[in-house]
Amino acid sequence: MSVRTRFAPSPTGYLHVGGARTALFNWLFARNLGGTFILRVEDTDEARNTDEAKQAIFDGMAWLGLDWDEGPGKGGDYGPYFQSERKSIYDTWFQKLVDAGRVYEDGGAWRFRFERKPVTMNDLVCGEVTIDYRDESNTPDMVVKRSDGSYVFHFVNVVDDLEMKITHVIRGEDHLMNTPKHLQLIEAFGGTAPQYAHIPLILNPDGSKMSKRDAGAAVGDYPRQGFLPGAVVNFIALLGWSSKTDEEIFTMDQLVARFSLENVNRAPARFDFEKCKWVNQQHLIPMTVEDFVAAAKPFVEATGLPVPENFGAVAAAVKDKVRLLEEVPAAVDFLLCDAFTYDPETVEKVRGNASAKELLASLAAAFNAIPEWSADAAKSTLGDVAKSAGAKPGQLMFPLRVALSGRAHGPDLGDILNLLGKERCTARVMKFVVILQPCSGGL
RNA sequence: GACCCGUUCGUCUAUCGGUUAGGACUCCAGGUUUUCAUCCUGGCAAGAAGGGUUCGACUCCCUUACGGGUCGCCA
Repeated sequence: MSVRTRFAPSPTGYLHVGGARTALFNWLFARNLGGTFILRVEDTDEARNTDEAKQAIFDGMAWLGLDWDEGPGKGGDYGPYFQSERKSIYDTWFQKLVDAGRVYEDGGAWRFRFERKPVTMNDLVCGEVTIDYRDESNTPDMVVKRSDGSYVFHFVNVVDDLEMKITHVIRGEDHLMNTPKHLQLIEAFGGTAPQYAHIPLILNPDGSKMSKRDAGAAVGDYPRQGFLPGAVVNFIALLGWSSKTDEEIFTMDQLVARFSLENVNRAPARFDFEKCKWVNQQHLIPMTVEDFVAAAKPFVEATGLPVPENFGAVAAAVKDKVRLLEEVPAAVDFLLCDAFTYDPETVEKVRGNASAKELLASLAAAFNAIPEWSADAAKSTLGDVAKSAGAKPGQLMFPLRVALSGRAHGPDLGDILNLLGKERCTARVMKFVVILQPCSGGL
């Protein structure tokens, strides 16, 4: 029997990382076993559903690379895949409950009568869990059909899982206590229950529940910050799942090959944004220069910085130095225009070097005299200037970096020299000599 | 409050009775790089607490504490 999993979001807000990870685990599980992954939109709450939210789910799934085999836009043998279009199916199943005498009217709504007995589930992650339904105070009979004739989540969710022949339900731990309700319904229908796997929730760094407003919660924010989809998938997979090895950077294909529910743990995980960024960098590094440049370009354009002919070379110079694509503009701005700022602390550091100003002054003159500019020529000139002053070349390289870029960190000095060219380098060194004047006050 | 799940470095985690409790992020130090970063090496840092069971417990059991979840005509 082939595996069938589903992701069943309700379009009432933006797709958040918790939901994305639920979708991911269902997707990985199905792909790992050659099964079928289904997307079903649970849009029964008309008051809260929005088209934007629906689109956010589709967009988010597409961005993450989680394609579905059956569902909206795809079709399938068990449609429709929007619950709002399945009313007649639900009516049929509801009638079974009526015929079996398992529902009774209460204030216009219909309640499902639970069997008063202990219900045990065998969760693939949580193990054997028993809830005692003899305790009615804790488990009142649930409404399955509202007084307005619409059906509630528990009912439609169970009916659809049965109708769609779902074999494995992988969902957030917040549904663990709902499972006995679902099991009771399935039993009343005479159906076969799918296997359940309840995965731990994702928490904020401070341990509180992550909700839509929290940093990092909305999947839609990730592209804008310059995360790669593969990196986000990789990181959220690590929240609650482990390969049981020392490796933690994986491509989609590797995750598919390694995923199993046995390696999902039960404790909730906190979201560590720092590590998420690091994972992103690990995915940025193996990119080709062409891909990186193409990915970085929109971020630079968005800031209004000029994007010259040699932008590819500029972006390539910072390829392995940024964690997010969003960092690229600030990392290359001094290569794209002359109006960049000098970091006061770094300038102060250079000022502390007594001979720096003099050496840079000589260097500016020497640069200007270079007949054929190249990074090598410039470096060799730098070596000569340093040597004639009795200094080591290394002592001049940091001041030169600051003169050219205004900061302590950045691309390789050779790249900077090449990218900037003779005129700009000379001019910037001269300007920086002036900035170094103790009384100039001009930063 | 009742019920359920959980608890290893600050964070993500490995360990399925016997380990100097391992790895990763972060941070710090040193090395490489004539510069920055990468990289390499090293360092800081953990079994919530108390009882059992056992020759031996992070691992099994109980209690307590703490955290999370659920108790809707929301999903």
